[in-house]
Amino acid sequence: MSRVNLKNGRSNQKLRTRRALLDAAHQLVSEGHRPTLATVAKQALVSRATAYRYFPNLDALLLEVLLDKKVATPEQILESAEGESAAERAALVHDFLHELVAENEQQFRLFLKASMEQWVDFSKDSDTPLRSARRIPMLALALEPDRKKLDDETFEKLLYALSAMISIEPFIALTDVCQIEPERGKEIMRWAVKLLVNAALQEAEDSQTF
Amino acid sequence: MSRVNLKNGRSNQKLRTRRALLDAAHQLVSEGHRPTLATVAKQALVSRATAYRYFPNLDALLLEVLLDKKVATPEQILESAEGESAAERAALVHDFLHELVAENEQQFRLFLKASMEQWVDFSKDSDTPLRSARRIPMLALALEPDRKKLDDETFEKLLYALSAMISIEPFIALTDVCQIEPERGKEIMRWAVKLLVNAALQEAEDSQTF
DNA sequence: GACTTTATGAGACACATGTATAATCATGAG
DNA sequence: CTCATGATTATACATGTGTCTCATAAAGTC
Repeated sequence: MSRVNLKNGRSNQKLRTRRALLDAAHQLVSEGHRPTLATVAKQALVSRATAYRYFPNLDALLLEVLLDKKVATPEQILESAEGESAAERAALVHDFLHELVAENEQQFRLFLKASMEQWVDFSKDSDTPLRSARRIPMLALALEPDRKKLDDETFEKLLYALSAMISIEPFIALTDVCQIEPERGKEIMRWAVKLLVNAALQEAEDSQTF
Repeated sequence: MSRVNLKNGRSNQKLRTRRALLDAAHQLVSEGHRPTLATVAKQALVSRATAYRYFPNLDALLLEVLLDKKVATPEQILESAEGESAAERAALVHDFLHELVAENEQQFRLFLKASMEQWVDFSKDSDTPLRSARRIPMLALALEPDRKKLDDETFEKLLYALSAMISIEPFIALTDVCQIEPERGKEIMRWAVKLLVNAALQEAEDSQTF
C-alpha cells in the first residue's frame, strides 16, 4: 500500500516512473489488447509492486491513460463557430466528441466499463469521482446564442437530453445495438441533435405567441 | 468443457440445475453485489465445475439472469396505444424501457459492462451475440402509424436516433454524467423523444410542399 | 564520506477465474 | 432390478488481481 506522493522530495524520479507506466499502458492499449498489469509493469521496466504504488488497480491505470490526453476547452472547440446557430454549434460539439470517441474507442469502452463496475460493486474505494461531465459546459456554451429564447425548464431539458445524445453512450448504442458504422452513426446523431435543438426553439417560439 | 445439451435425455435434471443457478444468481445480484461464481454455485447447491458446464463464464451467467426475465412483445406494449400518434407511441416505448432499466439497474449495468468487456478483449470467445436489438422492432412498430409520411432515409435515421435515446445508454448518461434522478431523466427523454419524432414528421411534410 | 530517507524490487500470500480429468452418483431404458 | 449413460463432484492446475513484507539501492542531508 502506502501510495506515493508526487509532490514531496525526489519528485522527478516519481514523475518519470508514473510517465513510464502511462506510456507503456498507452502503447499496449493502442495495440488493441487489454494488457495485464504485469505486462504494463514489465514494459515500463518497473516492478508490479511499484505499479500498484502509483495506481490503486489496473482499471485506474488504464483509465488514466485516457484522461491523460488533454482535451480542448469548450471555447476552443466553438471558437470557429462564432456566427453559427445554436443547432449547428451543438452539432459541432457532437462532431468533436464523436471523433474523440471513435479515435479512442478502446479507452472509452474501458472507461465506461470501469464506470459500471464502480456502481455494481460499491464495496470498492469510491474516492474517485470517475465520471466528470465535460460535455455539459460544452453544450451550454453551444446553446448560448439562443439561450434567451428558451425558458429555464426547456433549456435544462434540452441540455440534458443533448448530453444523452452525445459522446460515448449513443456511440455504443448505435455500434453495438444497431450495428451501424461509426461514420453513419455520426451522421444520424448530428441530424437528430440539430433537429432537436431547432424543435425546442420552435416550441418555445410557438408558446410565446399567445 | 463439453457443454450440456438441454434437449437430450435427463432434461428435467438439467433444467433444474440451470434454474437453480439462475435463481441463485438472481437473488445475489438483486442484493446489490456482484457475486463470484463460487458463491452462486454454492447458493445453488451445485459445484463450481457444473456451473461452468452451463455457462461459459461468470458474465454470461449474470447476463442470462437479465435476459431470463421475459419481456413483453412490442405488440403487447403498444396494444393500448391504438389511436395514438407516432410520437406518443415512441414515448410509450421509451417509458416502458426506462422503467425496465430503472427496476433492474444492477443487471443492466452488469450487462453493459459485459458488453464493453467483449469488445475490449476480443481474444475471448465471441460466439455469443451478446447484444440483441429488442428496442428496434419496438420503435419500428411505434412509428408505424406515420411510417408513410417519412421517406426511407429519414425513417431509418429517426429509428436509429431514437434507439440511442432509449433504454440503458441514455439512462447511464443522465444518471452518471448529469447526476439526475431517474424520474427526472425519464421526463426529459420522453420530452426529447416526442419532440424529435414530431420534428422529423414536420421536416418531411415541409420538404414535400415544393 | 557517512547517514537517513524512501522509492523500488523480489517474493509470498489470499482469492477469483477458467480449464481439465478422474471418480461418483443419479437417471432412465431394458 | 440391473446397468449403461452422462450429469455431477472433487480436485488440481495455470493465470490474473491486489495486498503485504522485507531487503536493497538510490537520493538528499549532514
